[in-house]
Amino acid sequence: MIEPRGSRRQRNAPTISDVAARAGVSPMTVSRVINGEGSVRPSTRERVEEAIAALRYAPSAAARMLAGGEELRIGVLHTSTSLFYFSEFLVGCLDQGSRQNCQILVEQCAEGAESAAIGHLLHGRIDGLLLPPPLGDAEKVMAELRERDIPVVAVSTGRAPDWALSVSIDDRKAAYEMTRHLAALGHVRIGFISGAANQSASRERLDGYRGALTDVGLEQDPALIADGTFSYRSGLDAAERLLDLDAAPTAIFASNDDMAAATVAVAHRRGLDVPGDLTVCGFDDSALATTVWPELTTIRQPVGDMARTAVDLLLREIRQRRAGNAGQDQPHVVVDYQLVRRQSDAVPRRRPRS
Amino acid sequence: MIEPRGSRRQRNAPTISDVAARAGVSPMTVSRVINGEGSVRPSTRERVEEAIAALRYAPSAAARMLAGGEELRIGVLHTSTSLFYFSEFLVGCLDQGSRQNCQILVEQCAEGAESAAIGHLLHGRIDGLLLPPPLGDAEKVMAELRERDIPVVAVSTGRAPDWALSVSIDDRKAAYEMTRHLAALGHVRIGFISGAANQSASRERLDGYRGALTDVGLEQDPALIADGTFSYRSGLDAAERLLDLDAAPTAIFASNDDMAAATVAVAHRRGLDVPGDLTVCGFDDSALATTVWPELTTIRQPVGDMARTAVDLLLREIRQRRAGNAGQDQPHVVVDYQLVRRQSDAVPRRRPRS
DNA sequence: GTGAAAGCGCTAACAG
DNA sequence: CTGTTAGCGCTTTCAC
Repeated sequence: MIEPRGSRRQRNAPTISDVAARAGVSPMTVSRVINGEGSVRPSTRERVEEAIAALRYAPSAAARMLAGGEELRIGVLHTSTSLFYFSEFLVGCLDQGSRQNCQILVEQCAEGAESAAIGHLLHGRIDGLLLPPPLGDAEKVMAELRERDIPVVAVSTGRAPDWALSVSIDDRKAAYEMTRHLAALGHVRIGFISGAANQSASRERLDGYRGALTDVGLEQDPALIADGTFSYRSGLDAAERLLDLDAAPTAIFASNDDMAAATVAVAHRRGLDVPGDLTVCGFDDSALATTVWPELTTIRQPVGDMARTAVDLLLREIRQRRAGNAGQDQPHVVVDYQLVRRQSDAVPRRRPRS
Repeated sequence: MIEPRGSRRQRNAPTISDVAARAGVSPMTVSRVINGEGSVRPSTRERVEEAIAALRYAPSAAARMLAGGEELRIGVLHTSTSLFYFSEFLVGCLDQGSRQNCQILVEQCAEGAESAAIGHLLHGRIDGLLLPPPLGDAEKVMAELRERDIPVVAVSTGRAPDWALSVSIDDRKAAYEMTRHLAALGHVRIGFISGAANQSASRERLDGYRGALTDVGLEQDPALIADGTFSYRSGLDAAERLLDLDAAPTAIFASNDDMAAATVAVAHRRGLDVPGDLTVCGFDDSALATTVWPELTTIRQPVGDMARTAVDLLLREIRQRRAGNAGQDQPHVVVDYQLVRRQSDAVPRRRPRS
């Protein structure tokens, strides 16, 4: 004689069966309604929806995954750099992840320890990987990933390899537009601080700057280009160099906000007013851009949206691979940037540095 | 005659049964090994672990949740402020969340729109809520949460209400220690920039500063205390005020890194060397502290660890409530801070501001 | 258009 | 210390 054991349910949340009972249909029908399948009579659907609302029913993600046989997990690998960028990125990933019912595993890695981190992530049964900068440009990392044949999307990388997916803005065009904006303001000597040499976006931005100068008919003075590495510290040095010039620029366009903020600091230290005596523009629109004073005119990368897009792209790829289909139609998506004007740019003084 | 249907498995990942078969035990034993239960003979455990390694087995989170009857979801509500802090916080939450097999829902909210955000979060079947600053001090938010009787942990709040849980450092003691450090260096006139009046941590830090001055036998000059709001902008103004004083301080202790960075900027603008002419210290050790130059001597809040602790605390509370038990033994946990010395503090000049 | 049965991978409860 | 059984909440497959 076997006594039926009691339910093991611990949560008091309503289940699909509760809804079914209340609506007077089978659980299967409820499932169909939830998933928006067409083959349900409108009147039935309505009854089910009423029941759902009344019970405040929400489907269990765990059960769906299990039953649906689709347990998606994607990894995010990042180095400690650019925390500003990363936070926005992460929020976007999570948001889209929960919407798409997929788990996000975050792995921080030190420089040089990427391989171990990748191993650790893969060990956690990752189905795909998201690479915020600067990892998408790290050749060793990319090579290893390619070897392992795992779907990867490189984000904010100027030039992603063909075999990988990518989401980015048009860095070249954005820098081009900013430079033209500066020229339109009346600036003739426009300084540029470049980014880290090992990131392809740096090159794109420099190209954009150069292209605009050419198109606008402004002189290309190599002295007006100072090398930076994207760090605040490097921005300090680069700005000093630029402002030490005999014919110093009246505007400086830095390849990111950190270096632009550093440029503002240097200008202030020299008693120059920003933007009165010197226009300073950045790139990225990170938290720093609105932290410093004056707030920076910069190029906004919609990092949160890019993250969401990256998640979607990756998920689609994973599903396609599972289904045995070929790759994506559009593996490289380019999203729109925005030039946002704040308080750090202005028309140049009539007699610069009088 | 019913033909048994084939397996519906879609993933090729190994399951607990695969491991069990390979190790020659039952799935239950494997489960015990995975969950670190003691009651398994060492030799058996070893065989199982070998099989796990060989198959590269990783348990399915979905199945565990479902079977364990525990589907935990916790929310993180945040405003747009202090992105620096938030990103570290979030990474900590996620990390612990995946370790504890619980989902994290992040909800951003504008000021004044907290109520809607809470509603949205609760609608997503949240079992508990994490509140990074400054939300833990927002009375309206806390009142609403209390009303709804949902487990809450306030993080980095100086003084959390009794009914809530909290994780924080001892802000008062940290500020006390920093101030004493400055005094020990030989500074006599130590300026202080306070934080936002509506955050309890601000008060704690001010108290710590005052207490140290008293204990060390230094004069309490109200003019040396400038009000700030934690923003960079407010730090700019406060620093100007402090340095305009006839008897200006030789050291300024700002209640957070943003304002300390602003102080450095003001000092530089006035031609003062940091730390040569002016010592500047911050609080938090956010990304900003190591972004600016010189890098800031500051109080390190282990935000990532605090987030992990907060997740654990919340989960424990949720489980206790479900089990119908009383609250936690230790609802308010205080974690250790650290005074980290970098390049922004030094012994005062013999003849200050000569 | 709707329902019944079976099973996703795991663990709680109970038995040995 | 280890195994058996049943069931978590949902969806797939097949039958009507």
